[in-house]
Amino acid sequence: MTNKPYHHGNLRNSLIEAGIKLINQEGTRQFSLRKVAVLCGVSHAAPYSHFKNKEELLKAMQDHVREQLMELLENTIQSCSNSNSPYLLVQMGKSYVMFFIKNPHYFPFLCSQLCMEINLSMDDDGTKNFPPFELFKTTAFHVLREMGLPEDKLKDTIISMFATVHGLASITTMKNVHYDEDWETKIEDIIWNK
Amino acid sequence: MTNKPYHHGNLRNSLIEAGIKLINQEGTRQFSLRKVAVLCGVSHAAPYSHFKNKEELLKAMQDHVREQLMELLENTIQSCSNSNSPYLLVQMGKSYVMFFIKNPHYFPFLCSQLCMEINLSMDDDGTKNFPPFELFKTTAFHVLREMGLPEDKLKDTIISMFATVHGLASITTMKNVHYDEDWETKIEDIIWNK
DNA sequence: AGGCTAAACTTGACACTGTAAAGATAATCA
DNA sequence: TGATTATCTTTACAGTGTCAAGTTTAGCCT
Repeated sequence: MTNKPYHHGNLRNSLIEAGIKLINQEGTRQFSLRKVAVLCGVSHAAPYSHFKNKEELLKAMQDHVREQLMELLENTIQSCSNSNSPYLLVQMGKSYVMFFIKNPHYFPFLCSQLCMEINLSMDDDGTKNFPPFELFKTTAFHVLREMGLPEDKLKDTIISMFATVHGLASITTMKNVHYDEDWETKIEDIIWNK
Repeated sequence: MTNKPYHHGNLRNSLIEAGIKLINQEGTRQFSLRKVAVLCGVSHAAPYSHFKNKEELLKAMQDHVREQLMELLENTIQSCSNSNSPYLLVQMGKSYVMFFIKNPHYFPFLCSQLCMEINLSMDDDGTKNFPPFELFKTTAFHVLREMGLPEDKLKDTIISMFATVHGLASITTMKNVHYDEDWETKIEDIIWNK
């Protein structure tokens, strides 16, 4: 019927989107290059015109998802009236956790120890760092200083706060967890509890 | 030379041990049934005499590693003089994190969202639960009550504490993290910071 | 002791994976 | 227009999980 053109036209982006959709539906484990190719109506080797290998496509997909998360966190900062209040940090934490609760497969996909790089050393050297953590770190530095937290406690406090939020995301995206309660406020309580 | 007997004799356990060694050296991604079979000097289909499929072997391996972690946590409880002190919880947290720092590949392997079941609902129903969390929960309930923490804050506090420790394990087992500092005491500080 | 049964293992096959090489098509640019 | 080059297809191969059928042997029963 529809005479498919030989050239797809927008294959690179299509592969990224189809790949993410696949992760969302079947999880990281079920992901395969050939499935994604089929989803895009293209031969199994076509992806190699746009990505060096499977790993490179996965990285591009992670970039895309990570950017969504970054947008969410930046919006959270924007829409917070008082940018010096500790309330902002709680809101960022809530956004972070809710992002993964809404798409549980994103967590192991985006935060797999294999590829994730995180820099806890607080010095702002040029070391590559997980952007959401970098953003949280910068914001928290500002907020906590304004609150009058002693300088020598800043670093540990920030790591501790991020660990709590990140761990909460890890735990709430597991198998047996059910979201029958009002998680939005629940998460807020748990983070405040610090 | 050495005429291998047709029957391995202890294949089930050998597969589990060889599998764990493989995870430790090459990571979860590189794990394969056939590699483990070769490591045990046995044909590629031999594992199917002892495990229904790959997934079942992985589960048995996880059981084994999880038991190691449980032993460590139980020892930590035993060797703590004052079993009512919040210091005990910090020590448990430290043991938890150090366990994974010493074997980074264990974290994604043992805590992969795919198979891990965790029950945050605090009610002691018969629901399957991640044993290390169950142990931490029980201990923390006791300790925090003794400390006089109000009853309605117990649940959130325990989840928050475990999230911090678990998140810290997640973060410290990532790619770019270097352990040039004295992590043993560092981790202690971060947990105390709560 | 001798033989039967069932467990433990091997062999061979199949479908599915990632990836490389070589060829086909079509868009772009001189 | 014609050549170049990016994009896609086809074919091929090694590695994977899994199953079915055959082989070996341990252990039990009479």
